[in-house]
Amino acid sequence: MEPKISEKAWNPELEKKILQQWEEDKIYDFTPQDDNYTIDTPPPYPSGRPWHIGAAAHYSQIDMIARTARMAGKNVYFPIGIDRNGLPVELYTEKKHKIRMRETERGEFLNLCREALDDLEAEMILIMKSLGISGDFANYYRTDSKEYRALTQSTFIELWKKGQVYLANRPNNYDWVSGTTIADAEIIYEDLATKLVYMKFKIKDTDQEIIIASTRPELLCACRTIIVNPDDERYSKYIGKKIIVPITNAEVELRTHHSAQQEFGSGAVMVCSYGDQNDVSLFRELKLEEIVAIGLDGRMTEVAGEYAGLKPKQARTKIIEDLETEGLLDKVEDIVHRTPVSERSKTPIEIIPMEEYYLKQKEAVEKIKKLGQEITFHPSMHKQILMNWLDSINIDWPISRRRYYGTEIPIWYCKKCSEPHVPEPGKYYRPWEEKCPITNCSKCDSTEFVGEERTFDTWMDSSVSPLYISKFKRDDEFFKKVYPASIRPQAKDIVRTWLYYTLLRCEQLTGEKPWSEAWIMGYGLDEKGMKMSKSKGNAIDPLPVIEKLGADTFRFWSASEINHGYDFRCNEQKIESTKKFLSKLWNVSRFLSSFPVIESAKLSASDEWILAEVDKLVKECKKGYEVYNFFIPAIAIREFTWNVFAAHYIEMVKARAYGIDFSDEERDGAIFTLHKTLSTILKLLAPITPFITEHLWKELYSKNSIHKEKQVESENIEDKSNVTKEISEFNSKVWNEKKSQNLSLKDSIKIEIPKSLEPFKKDLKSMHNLLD
RNA sequence: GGGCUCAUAGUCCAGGUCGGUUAUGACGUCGCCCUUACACGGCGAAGAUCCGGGGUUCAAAUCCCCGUGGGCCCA
Repeated sequence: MEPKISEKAWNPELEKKILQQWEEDKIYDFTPQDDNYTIDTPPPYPSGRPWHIGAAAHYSQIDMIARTARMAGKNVYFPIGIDRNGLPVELYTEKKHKIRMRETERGEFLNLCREALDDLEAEMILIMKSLGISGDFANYYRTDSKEYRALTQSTFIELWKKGQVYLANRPNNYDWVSGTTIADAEIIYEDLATKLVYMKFKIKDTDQEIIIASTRPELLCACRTIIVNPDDERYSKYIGKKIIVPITNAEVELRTHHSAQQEFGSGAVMVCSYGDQNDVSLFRELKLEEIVAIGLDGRMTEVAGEYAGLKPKQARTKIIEDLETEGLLDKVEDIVHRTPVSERSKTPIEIIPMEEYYLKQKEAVEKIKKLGQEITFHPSMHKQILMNWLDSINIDWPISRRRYYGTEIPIWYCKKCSEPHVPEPGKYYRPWEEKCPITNCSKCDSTEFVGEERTFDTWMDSSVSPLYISKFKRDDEFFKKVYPASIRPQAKDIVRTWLYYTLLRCEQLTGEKPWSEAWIMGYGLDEKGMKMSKSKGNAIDPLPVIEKLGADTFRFWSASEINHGYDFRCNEQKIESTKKFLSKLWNVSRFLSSFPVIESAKLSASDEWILAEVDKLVKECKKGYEVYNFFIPAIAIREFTWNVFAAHYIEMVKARAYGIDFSDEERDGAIFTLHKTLSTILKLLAPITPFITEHLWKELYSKNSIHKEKQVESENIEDKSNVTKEISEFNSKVWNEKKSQNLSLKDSIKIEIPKSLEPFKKDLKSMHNLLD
């Protein structure tokens, strides 16, 4: 009997053909019905956000969600998008062409960015496709398309009209390298080496002095007060006294405030506009008048006197020298300081008062909390990330950015009276180069306007993804059918940004939650357990791995190694060793391909036993698939296929299946059961390894795709795992006995079969060549 | 400083809700074996004071408390 499958091992090259077939047959096409399963797929950012092996694993798993849902009988809408707005591509373009954004004509710069994105996007699509992602590539969207940006702008205009947007001059986080304001969510903290400078401040009309330690001596010119802790007895005699600021000789008052820590430095703290967030709140609380010491160019302003024009770091060095010369320097310590830096440019941020647009969010916190409670999180523990973030929100969301490659803020200002005007929603506007669509100023009737030059924070775009994919305001019928979406899969690190902002915006615009489930994945870590990222240089490129080992191997690794929601370590060798399981599956199938597929048969005890084990496996897999945790089915299927089905059952029934010394009826029972078991394994595995299961399915069972099949349901067969244990113990006993007697496995031996295994006697005898 | 989370063989990981055999499986290592699906295999072996300390209990990897260390997030 020749096996129908002749090749000895799974060849990943076959994946390309299968992919092509899927595309030709359009098997993943979506037509909206009354009930749909919509996935709010994260649109990856080409180049900027890390697109490494962890991300590839992430998208593989998102695809498993889609396939699981499809096999559960759902009508799955799995859109694919590419996120193309934002700073990373601007930095990339500046570097690639050795140009500066602000010194390049805006239109030209945007074109260069677009070209760069096109290249990077092509590679990204290639990776996603070769991973076997079953998304809607034919209609993939871009967040910088006219349609998408028109949506971002329309939603802004709507919120503007509702009074949710306002302009305010506030201390802002400013990234002077990128030349833009950034949101709190875009700040990360890094331990940086710096100098803690102890300075001598004279007390007015006395010859006494106090020591004040600061990491920002260059802000002396912006110092407005000195605070000490009310419990700090060292300074109680100076409270209310005037203190002379060194270098500037300005006079400030010494007062008490609980935020001054007695242990830090000398216990006395200078409050300047603005050294850190604490300064900001103190200025507000004590109603101090701010002094702008650092300008938008990241350099000291004229208030810094002779230090004007220097960068803060240069000014700091010079001031330390000058303090020393004038004998006002006590000492300098080298310390490591937790410094807020821009997540994108990695430079320490400055806090500078600027006029920016804000979207109201503070008053929405309670509503969003409630909405969050209604959403099922997988795993549930990650809901806490959202709740913690909601608790820490204390300012509105600054949404304007002084950048080019983003969605333009659709506002024109009257040249005469500066009144802002927003156009009608529905179109994509570019105020920096287009004429104002409004003819007369509503306030002064003037006809001349000037366009806003700023763009939106990219989360303004990303946060409407559920609205874009559901064709909000573009196709009402479609929208009604697919919104709210079913699930938002995403990574853990952007819960406080993407997930939160989406909740906020969709609630503001639709009054509804954007999805009913959120599926949160952990980070890809390197072999040492550190978070993988491009900037750290520890990222592994997924493409060579996939090309070498095939997508299924990679996907099975991702399912079997990543317990859902937890961080996972990536190791190339580990991925490679996963391939063995696919080989095993292949060879089991190859063996079975020697036998015809039988519709029904009379079953023997062994057959009933393995089918009970199969049923147990079906139940176990269902447990995992129900919560989209692929770790559970992957481990269970591997364990069953390898260590139960192949190791024991197949060995037991091999002779029977060949019909050697067995009746036709007995033979058919074995063949039927072998195929029933394998076809079940293939279906259970289909969402995880779609290629090999498709290939084997078509070779053995059907002309039609396995991905059109419904998932196997449990038949509620009684658990027989105690039999499994006895069988494997008996088999081990025989193997060990033969070994100790130096017998070959095919040699005959005399070993008593235990009473409990009596029903399996004939199979066991033929398996081990047992003598009576 | 606060929060989330983790700690089990050389490596990765299961078990933990609901305490109870000999602590699961994989990778790796070492031995033996070509046995008509598979040497990308089979069989077997070695390898774990379940992070430390205390408590509850007849019984703790599991529950409680206190530490220590890692990762991530926030201030």
